[in-house]
Amino acid sequence: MRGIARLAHELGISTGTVSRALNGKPDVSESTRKRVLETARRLGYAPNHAARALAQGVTRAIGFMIELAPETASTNDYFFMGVFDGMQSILREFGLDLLVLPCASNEDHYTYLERVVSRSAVDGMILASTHRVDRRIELLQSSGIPFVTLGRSSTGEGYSWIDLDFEGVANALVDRLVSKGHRRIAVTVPPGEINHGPIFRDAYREALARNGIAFDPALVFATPRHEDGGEHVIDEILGMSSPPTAIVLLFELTAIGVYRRLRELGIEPGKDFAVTSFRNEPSIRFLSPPLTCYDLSLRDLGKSLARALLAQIPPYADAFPQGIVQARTPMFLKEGESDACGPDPHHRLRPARKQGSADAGDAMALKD
Amino acid sequence: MRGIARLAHELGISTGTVSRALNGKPDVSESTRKRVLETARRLGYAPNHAARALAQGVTRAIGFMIELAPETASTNDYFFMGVFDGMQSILREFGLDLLVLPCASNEDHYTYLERVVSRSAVDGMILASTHRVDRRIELLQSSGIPFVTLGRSSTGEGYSWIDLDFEGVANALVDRLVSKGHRRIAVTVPPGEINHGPIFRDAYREALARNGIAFDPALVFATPRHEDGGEHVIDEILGMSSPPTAIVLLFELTAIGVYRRLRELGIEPGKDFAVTSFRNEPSIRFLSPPLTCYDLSLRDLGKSLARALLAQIPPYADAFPQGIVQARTPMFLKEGESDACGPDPHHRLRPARKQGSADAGDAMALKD
DNA sequence: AGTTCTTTCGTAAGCGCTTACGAAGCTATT
DNA sequence: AATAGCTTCGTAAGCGCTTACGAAAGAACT
Repeated sequence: MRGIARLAHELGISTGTVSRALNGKPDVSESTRKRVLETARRLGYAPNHAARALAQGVTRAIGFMIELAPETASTNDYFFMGVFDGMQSILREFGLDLLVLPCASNEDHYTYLERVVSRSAVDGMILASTHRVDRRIELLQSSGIPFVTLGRSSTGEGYSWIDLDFEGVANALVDRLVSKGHRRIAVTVPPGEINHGPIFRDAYREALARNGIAFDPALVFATPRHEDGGEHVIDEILGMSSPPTAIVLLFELTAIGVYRRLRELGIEPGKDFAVTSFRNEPSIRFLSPPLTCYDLSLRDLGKSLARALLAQIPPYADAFPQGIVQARTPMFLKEGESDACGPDPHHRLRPARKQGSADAGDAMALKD
Repeated sequence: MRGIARLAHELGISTGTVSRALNGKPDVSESTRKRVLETARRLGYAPNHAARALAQGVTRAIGFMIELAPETASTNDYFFMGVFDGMQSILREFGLDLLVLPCASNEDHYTYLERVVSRSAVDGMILASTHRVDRRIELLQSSGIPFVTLGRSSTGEGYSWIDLDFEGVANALVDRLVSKGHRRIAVTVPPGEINHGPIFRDAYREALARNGIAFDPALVFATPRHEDGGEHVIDEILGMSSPPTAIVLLFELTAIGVYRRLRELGIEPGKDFAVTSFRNEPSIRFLSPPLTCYDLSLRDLGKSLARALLAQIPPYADAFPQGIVQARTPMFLKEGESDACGPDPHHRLRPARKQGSADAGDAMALKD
C-alpha cells in the first residue's frame, strides 16, 4: 500500500478524507486535518504527480518555447536564461514546473507545439521568439490553452503579450541623436521572421517624423545577428554618397564589428561617428568607449510573463489582476560615450579605397 | 468519449487493442494496427501524458537542476544554455521532456530535489553545479532514480558523471608555459562549494610536479567569478616579493580584469606577462590580444550527458552502451597571443605605489 | 419528540491509459 | 480426431488521486 492509501490505512480513515485534508478542502475537521498533515510529514508523503494530473485534468506544468540555434548556441541564449530565472521564481511559488521546449526551425515550432497541446502536457504556454506571422498563436487560441507571448506578432489579437519597449527606445535614441544635431541616422535590424525588426524600424521611422526628418530607406540595414554584421554595415555606409553620421543598432553584438571596422578605417566611435544600440548585453559591456544603449531587467520580464500567464489560469488567477496584458517592459538608459559626438564630419567617411560597388541607397532611389 | 476510447469506439474494437496497436506491442495483427494508426492520425489523437505516466509508472520527463544566481543572472548562464540545447536534441528523439529546476542556494537544491524525487516527477535527473560535498548524490542514489552529474563530487562513488577536462587543460597549459621558460606560474580558482576549483588546482599542482617545479601555495588565488576578480589578483601579485611570470585562470571572465589592471600599470598582457585561461566564452572573444585558452562543444557535452543518463533508464538503455560513464569532454586549444612571452621580466612587476599589505605567500610561509 | 440544518466523513465512480489473463479461432502435430 | 501451439483480441483490474453524493451524527430549532 502506498501513497494516499497508506496514509489512510495508517490513520484508520478513508482515502477521500485524506485527500481533502491534504488539499485544504473545507469539509474536514481541524483535528483530523492536523493528524493527516502530521503523519504525511512523518511518512515523507508526496503526492504522485501523474495521478493528480489525471484526476484533476491539470498538469501543473508550464511550457516555455524558445528558439535555439541548431548548431551554434547563439548569444541570445543569455537573454533567455535571465527571463527564465524570473519566470521560475514566480512559478515555483505556485508549485508549477517549467517545461522548456526548444526548437530550431519555424515549422518545427508549430508541429512540436501541436503535439504538446494535443497531449495536454501543459496548463499554459509561454512563447518566445514571436514571429511576424505566427501560426502558433492561432493554434493556442483555438485550443483554449492559456498563453502569453514574449514579443508581439502582427497577426492575431486579443492575447496577452509582453515585449521589450522598442518604441520607447527608438524614440529616445533618435531624440538623443537629433538633439546632438544628427539628421542622417542609420538603423540596423536583424533579418528573419522575428517581429522585432519591423517594430523597431517603424518606431524609428515615427521618431524621425516627429523630429521632422524624412525617412530614407537607404539608411535601414538588415544585419545578421552576429558581430560581423557590424562590419558590413560600416562598409556599406562608407560607400554611400550621403552617409549617416550616427547609427542605432538593434542587435547590440553588431556594435563589436562596427567599432572594429571603424577603427580599421581610422574613425573613432563616439568621436567621429555616433553609435548607439537598443539593448545592453554582457558581451559588450567591455567595449570602449562604453556603448550608449538601453537595458532592462530580464528577471522582471520573466516575472511579468509568468504573472500574465497565471492570470489566465483559473486556479491561480485569483492572485493576479484579471484580463489580458499587453505591455512593454521598462528599459533604462545606460549612457556611454559612443554617441558623444555631433554630426560634424571632420572624419573621412569615404575611405581612399572605395568599398563595395554602387551605393545601395542610390540604387533603391533609382528604382522608386 | 475521448482519448483511446474514442478510437476504440470508432473502430469497433477494444481499448486494449488500440493501446497495443499504438504502442507497437506484438500481439496485434498488422491489418488492425494499420487501421488504428490511420484513424488515430485522422482524429488527431495524442495520448494523454498524465494517464500514461500513471499507468506505466513513468513520467517521460528528465529533470535538469542548475544553479541560477538569485538576482543577477550570471554569465555562466550561457554555459547552461549550450549544454541544454545538446541534451534536448537527444531527449527529444525519445519523446522525453526536460524539466528545468533552477535553484539559488545549496540547501534549496537539496529540498527541492527531495520534493521532485518523492513525488516521482521525473524518470531521471541531470545535476549541474556539482559541489565538493554534494548530498544530492546520496539522495538520488538511495532513491534509485537514474542520474548523471555535470561535474564530479568528491563524495560518493559509482555514479555517472561527465566533467570538463580540468586535468587535461591544466596539464597542457602548464606544459605550454613551462616550455616557454616560465617557472613561477600562478593559478586562480573560484571560491565556493563547486568542485571545479579543487580539481583544477590539484591538476595544476601535479602538472608542476611533472615539470619538476615546487608547488607554492602563494601562487594559488581564490578569485570570485567576476571580471573584477582579475584586478585583485594582479594587485596581489604585484605586492609579492617573488611574483609569478604567468597565470592560468580558471574562470575566463577574470581575464578582463587582469588585462585591464595590467594595462593600467603599463604592463602588456602577452608581452610582459603571460595570461592563459581554462575556457573560452563568448564574452571574452573580443579581448585583444586574444586569450590562449581551451574550448569545448557545449552541445556535445549536453548530448553526452543525455546519453549517459538514458543508458541507465530501462526503456531507453538498449540504444546506449551500458554501464556507468565517468568521462571528461574533449577540449581543444584556442591559441591566442596572451601567453606569447617568456618569463624574462623587463616589466616592472612591482609598481611604485605598493599595493596591499604583506605578501600573502610570505605570511603563509611563516605560519607553516 | 420530531424536524431541519450542519459538520464530518465514507463510498465509489471516475480520470485515460496499460497490461496480465484468458478466450476464441486457427493451424500444425501426433 | 484429439491435442498442442500460435496469433489475435476482449475483459477487467489496476495506476494514485479527486470529488460528487449520500450517510451518520450531533446541534438547533419548532
